[in-house]
Amino acid sequence: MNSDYTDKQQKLARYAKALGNPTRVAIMEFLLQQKTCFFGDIHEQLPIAKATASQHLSELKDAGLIQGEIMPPKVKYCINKENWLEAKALFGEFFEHCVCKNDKCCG
Amino acid sequence: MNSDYTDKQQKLARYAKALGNPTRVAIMEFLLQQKTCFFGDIHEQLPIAKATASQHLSELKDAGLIQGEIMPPKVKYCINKENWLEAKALFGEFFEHCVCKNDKCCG
DNA sequence: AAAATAATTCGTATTTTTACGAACAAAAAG
DNA sequence: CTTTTTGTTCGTAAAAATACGAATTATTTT
Repeated sequence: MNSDYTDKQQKLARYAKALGNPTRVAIMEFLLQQKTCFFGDIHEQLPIAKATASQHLSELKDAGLIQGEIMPPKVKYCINKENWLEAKALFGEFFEHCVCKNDKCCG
Repeated sequence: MNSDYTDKQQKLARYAKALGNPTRVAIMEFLLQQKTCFFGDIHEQLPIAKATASQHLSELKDAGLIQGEIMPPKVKYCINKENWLEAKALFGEFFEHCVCKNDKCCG
Protein backbone atom coordinates (compact mmCIF):
# COMPACT_ATOMS: atom_id res chain seq x y z
CA MET A 1 0.00 0.00 0.00
CA ASN A 2 3.08 2.11 0.28
CA SER A 3 4.33 3.31 -3.00
CA ASP A 4 3.43 4.73 -6.24
CA TYR A 5 7.06 5.76 -6.30
CA THR A 6 10.23 3.76 -6.47
CA ASP A 7 12.39 3.22 -3.46
CA LYS A 8 15.07 5.38 -5.01
CA GLN A 9 12.68 8.20 -5.69
CA GLN A 10 11.50 8.11 -2.12
CA LYS A 11 14.98 7.99 -0.68
CA LEU A 12 16.19 10.80 -2.88
CA ALA A 13 13.19 12.91 -1.89
CA ARG A 14 13.82 12.15 1.76
CA TYR A 15 17.42 13.27 1.62
CA ALA A 16 16.53 16.28 -0.51
CA LYS A 17 13.88 17.31 1.95
CA ALA A 18 16.37 17.15 4.78
CA LEU A 19 18.67 19.42 2.78
CA GLY A 20 15.83 21.70 1.80
CA ASN A 21 16.60 24.34 4.36
CA PRO A 22 19.62 26.66 4.50
CA THR A 23 20.14 26.09 8.21
CA ARG A 24 20.42 22.37 7.65
CA VAL A 25 22.73 22.84 4.69
CA ALA A 26 24.92 25.01 6.90
CA ILE A 27 24.92 22.37 9.62
CA MET A 28 25.95 19.68 7.16
CA GLU A 29 28.73 21.81 5.74
CA PHE A 30 29.97 22.60 9.20
CA LEU A 31 30.03 18.94 10.16
CA LEU A 32 31.73 18.05 6.90
CA GLN A 33 34.48 20.57 7.59
CA GLN A 34 34.72 18.88 10.91
CA LYS A 35 35.87 21.73 13.03
CA THR A 36 34.13 19.91 15.78
CA CYS A 37 31.10 17.84 16.48
CA PHE A 38 29.57 19.26 19.64
CA PHE A 39 26.10 20.67 19.71
CA GLY A 40 27.29 23.90 21.29
CA ASP A 41 29.75 24.56 18.50
CA ILE A 42 27.13 23.91 15.88
CA HIS A 43 24.64 26.13 17.61
CA GLU A 44 27.23 28.86 17.91
CA GLN A 45 27.40 29.07 14.13
CA LEU A 46 23.68 29.51 13.72
CA PRO A 47 21.43 32.56 14.05
CA ILE A 48 18.68 30.59 15.76
CA ALA A 49 17.57 29.48 19.20
CA LYS A 50 18.97 26.36 20.83
CA ALA A 51 15.64 24.59 20.64
CA THR A 52 15.41 25.28 16.93
CA ALA A 53 18.94 24.09 16.28
CA SER A 54 18.18 20.92 18.17
CA GLN A 55 15.09 20.41 16.04
CA HIS A 56 17.04 20.79 12.80
CA LEU A 57 19.62 18.33 14.06
CA SER A 58 16.82 15.90 14.82
CA GLU A 59 15.52 16.18 11.31
CA LEU A 60 18.93 15.54 9.82
CA LYS A 61 19.26 12.59 12.16
CA ASP A 62 15.81 11.25 11.27
CA ALA A 63 16.71 11.52 7.61
CA GLY A 64 19.84 9.51 8.38
CA LEU A 65 22.36 12.13 7.30
CA ILE A 66 23.92 12.58 10.72
CA GLN A 67 24.18 10.77 14.00
CA GLY A 68 24.63 11.84 17.57
CA GLU A 69 26.60 10.40 20.43
CA ILE A 70 25.94 11.36 24.02
CA MET A 71 29.08 12.36 25.91
CA PRO A 72 27.66 13.84 29.08
CA PRO A 73 27.02 16.59 29.49
CA LYS A 74 27.70 17.19 25.81
CA VAL A 75 26.44 15.66 22.62
CA LYS A 76 28.74 14.97 19.73
CA TYR A 77 27.26 15.01 16.27
CA CYS A 78 28.73 13.79 13.03
CA ILE A 79 27.94 12.75 9.51
CA ASN A 80 26.44 9.32 9.06
CA LYS A 81 28.98 8.10 6.59
CA GLU A 82 27.03 5.20 5.17
CA ASN A 83 23.93 7.20 4.43
CA TRP A 84 25.90 10.19 3.28
CA LEU A 85 27.49 7.99 0.65
CA GLU A 86 24.10 6.61 -0.30
CA ALA A 87 22.75 10.14 -0.71
CA LYS A 88 25.78 11.11 -2.72
CA ALA A 89 25.22 8.14 -5.01
CA LEU A 90 21.51 8.85 -5.41
CA PHE A 91 22.05 12.50 -6.27
CA GLY A 92 24.90 11.53 -8.54
CA GLU A 93 22.68 9.17 -10.49
CA PHE A 94 19.88 11.67 -10.56
CA PHE A 95 22.00 14.43 -12.01
CA GLU A 96 23.62 12.17 -14.54
CA HIS A 97 20.34 12.03 -16.40
CA CYS A 98 20.93 13.64 -19.75
CA VAL A 99 19.36 16.95 -20.50
CA CYS A 100 20.49 17.14 -24.12
CA LYS A 101 17.29 15.54 -25.25
CA ASN A 102 15.71 18.77 -24.27
CA ASP A 103 17.27 20.75 -27.05
CA LYS A 104 14.14 20.12 -29.04
CA CYS A 105 11.91 21.11 -26.17
CA CYS A 106 10.88 24.57 -25.10
CA GLY A 107 12.68 26.52 -27.75
CA MET B 1 19.05 42.03 5.72
CA ASN B 2 18.66 38.82 3.87
CA SER B 3 21.18 36.28 4.84
CA ASP B 4 22.90 34.60 7.58
CA TYR B 5 23.62 31.99 4.95
CA THR B 6 25.71 32.09 1.83
CA ASP B 7 24.16 32.39 -1.57
CA LYS B 8 25.26 28.87 -2.37
CA GLN B 9 23.72 27.48 0.78
CA GLN B 10 20.45 29.18 -0.03
CA LYS B 11 20.43 28.05 -3.63
CA LEU B 12 21.27 24.50 -2.71
CA ALA B 13 18.52 24.48 -0.10
CA ARG B 14 16.07 25.90 -2.62
CA TYR B 15 16.79 23.19 -5.16
CA ALA B 16 16.82 20.51 -2.52
CA LYS B 17 13.48 21.65 -1.21
CA ALA B 18 12.01 21.43 -4.69
CA LEU B 19 13.30 17.87 -4.92
CA GLY B 20 12.11 17.05 -1.43
CA ASN B 21 8.98 15.26 -2.53
CA PRO B 22 8.71 11.95 -4.38
CA THR B 23 6.12 13.27 -6.80
CA ARG B 24 8.43 16.04 -7.87
CA VAL B 25 11.37 13.67 -8.16
CA ALA B 26 9.21 11.48 -10.39
CA ILE B 27 8.24 14.48 -12.52
CA MET B 28 11.87 15.47 -12.96
CA GLU B 29 12.89 11.96 -13.91
CA PHE B 30 10.07 11.75 -16.39
CA LEU B 31 11.04 15.04 -17.99
CA LEU B 32 14.67 13.99 -18.05
CA GLN B 33 13.78 10.79 -19.90
CA GLN B 34 11.94 13.08 -22.19
CA LYS B 35 9.21 10.83 -23.38
CA THR B 36 7.26 14.00 -23.84
CA CYS B 37 6.69 17.32 -22.26
CA PHE B 38 2.95 17.83 -22.14
CA PHE B 39 1.15 18.34 -18.89
CA GLY B 40 -1.33 15.59 -19.67
CA ASP B 41 1.41 13.03 -20.17
CA ILE B 42 3.06 14.03 -16.94
CA HIS B 43 -0.20 13.90 -15.06
CA GLU B 44 -0.94 10.50 -16.53
CA GLN B 45 2.13 9.10 -14.77
CA LEU B 46 1.06 10.38 -11.39
CA PRO B 47 -1.36 9.03 -8.80
CA ILE B 48 -2.67 12.48 -7.96
CA ALA B 49 -5.31 14.95 -9.05
CA LYS B 50 -4.71 17.34 -11.92
CA ALA B 51 -4.77 20.34 -9.62
CA THR B 52 -2.12 18.78 -7.40
CA ALA B 53 0.07 17.88 -10.34
CA SER B 54 -0.20 21.44 -11.59
CA GLN B 55 0.80 22.70 -8.16
CA HIS B 56 3.89 20.49 -8.07
CA LEU B 57 4.87 21.68 -11.53
CA SER B 58 4.53 25.25 -10.33
CA GLU B 59 6.86 24.59 -7.48
CA LEU B 60 9.46 23.05 -9.73
CA LYS B 61 9.06 26.04 -12.03
CA ASP B 62 9.33 28.53 -9.16
CA ALA B 63 12.49 26.78 -8.02
CA GLY B 64 13.80 27.16 -11.57
CA LEU B 65 14.23 23.48 -12.33
CA ILE B 66 11.70 23.37 -15.14
CA GLN B 67 9.96 25.72 -17.50
CA GLY B 68 6.64 25.68 -19.28
CA GLU B 69 5.64 26.79 -22.74
CA ILE B 70 2.02 27.39 -23.63
CA MET B 71 0.92 25.66 -26.83
CA PRO B 72 -2.82 26.07 -26.69
CA PRO B 73 -4.66 24.26 -25.54
CA LYS B 74 -1.72 22.31 -24.18
CA VAL B 75 1.27 23.20 -22.08
CA LYS B 76 4.67 21.81 -22.80
CA TYR B 77 7.04 21.42 -19.88
CA CYS B 78 10.73 20.76 -19.88
CA ILE B 79 13.86 20.95 -17.81
CA ASN B 80 15.40 24.38 -17.37
CA LYS B 81 18.82 23.43 -18.62
CA GLU B 82 20.76 26.35 -17.19
CA ASN B 83 19.43 25.95 -13.68
CA TRP B 84 19.56 22.19 -13.86
CA LEU B 85 23.27 22.46 -14.53
CA GLU B 86 23.64 24.93 -11.70
CA ALA B 87 21.88 22.56 -9.34
CA LYS B 88 24.02 19.69 -10.55
CA ALA B 89 27.14 21.73 -9.85
CA LEU B 90 25.96 22.80 -6.41
CA PHE B 91 25.08 19.28 -5.33
CA GLY B 92 28.30 18.04 -6.88
CA GLU B 93 30.33 20.47 -4.80
CA PHE B 94 28.33 19.71 -1.71
CA PHE B 95 28.85 15.98 -1.92
CA GLU B 96 32.53 16.34 -2.70
CA HIS B 97 33.10 17.43 0.87
CA CYS B 98 35.23 14.82 2.48
CA VAL B 99 33.80 12.61 5.13
CA CYS B 100 37.00 10.83 6.02
CA LYS B 101 37.69 13.39 8.74
CA ASN B 102 34.84 11.73 10.51
CA ASP B 103 36.68 8.52 11.16
CA LYS B 104 37.65 9.91 14.53
CA CYS B 105 34.09 11.00 15.24
CA CYS B 106 31.25 8.94 16.64
CA GLY B 107 33.03 5.69 17.05
C1' DA C 1 -22.07 30.51 -31.50
C1' DA C 2 -21.70 26.23 -28.79
C1' DA C 3 -19.15 22.41 -27.18
C1' DA C 4 -14.99 20.10 -26.21
C1' DT C 5 -10.14 20.00 -24.71
C1' DA C 6 -6.30 21.15 -21.69
C1' DA C 7 -4.57 23.03 -17.88
C1' DT C 8 -4.57 26.65 -14.19
C1' DT C 9 -6.59 28.97 -10.37
C1' DC C 10 -9.79 29.20 -6.41
C1' DG C 11 -11.49 27.81 -2.08
C1' DT C 12 -10.68 24.93 1.45
C1' DA C 13 -9.01 21.38 4.72
C1' DT C 14 -5.32 18.86 6.80
C1' DT C 15 -0.75 18.18 7.89
C1' DT C 16 3.94 19.56 8.36
C1' DT C 17 7.53 22.86 9.11
C1' DT C 18 9.79 26.42 11.46
C1' DA C 19 10.56 28.99 15.45
C1' DC C 20 10.69 30.42 20.24
C1' DG C 21 10.87 30.51 25.37
C1' DA C 22 10.28 27.88 29.31
C1' DA C 23 10.54 23.66 31.66
C1' DC C 24 13.17 19.58 32.18
C1' DA C 25 16.97 15.91 32.52
C1' DA C 26 21.48 14.25 33.38
C1' DA C 27 26.00 14.52 34.53
C1' DA C 28 29.94 17.38 36.39
C1' DA C 29 31.67 20.68 39.44
C1' DG C 30 31.56 23.05 43.56
C1' DC D 1 23.78 17.92 48.17
C1' DT D 2 23.30 22.06 45.46
C1' DT D 3 24.57 24.50 41.42
C1' DT D 4 26.15 24.80 36.84
C1' DT D 5 26.58 23.23 32.27
C1' DT D 6 24.68 21.19 28.16
C1' DG D 7 20.99 19.76 25.30
C1' DT D 8 16.43 17.97 24.67
C1' DT D 9 11.53 18.13 25.14
C1' DC D 10 7.14 20.62 25.79
C1' DG D 11 3.71 23.86 24.63
C1' DT D 12 2.47 26.82 21.39
C1' DA D 13 2.00 29.89 17.35
C1' DA D 14 2.42 31.14 12.67
C1' DA D 15 3.49 29.91 8.11
C1' DA D 16 4.01 26.67 4.34
C1' DA D 17 3.09 22.27 1.97
C1' DT D 18 -0.03 18.88 0.23
C1' DA D 19 -4.25 17.48 -1.69
C1' DC D 20 -8.81 17.70 -3.70
C1' DG D 21 -13.04 19.13 -6.39
C1' DA D 22 -15.18 22.83 -8.56
C1' DA D 23 -14.87 26.90 -11.16
C1' DT D 24 -12.37 29.30 -14.67
C1' DT D 25 -9.60 30.50 -18.81
C1' DA D 26 -8.26 30.02 -23.45
C1' DT D 27 -8.11 27.84 -27.68
C1' DT D 28 -9.90 24.56 -31.10
C1' DT D 29 -13.31 21.99 -33.02
C1' DT D 30 -17.94 21.35 -34.45
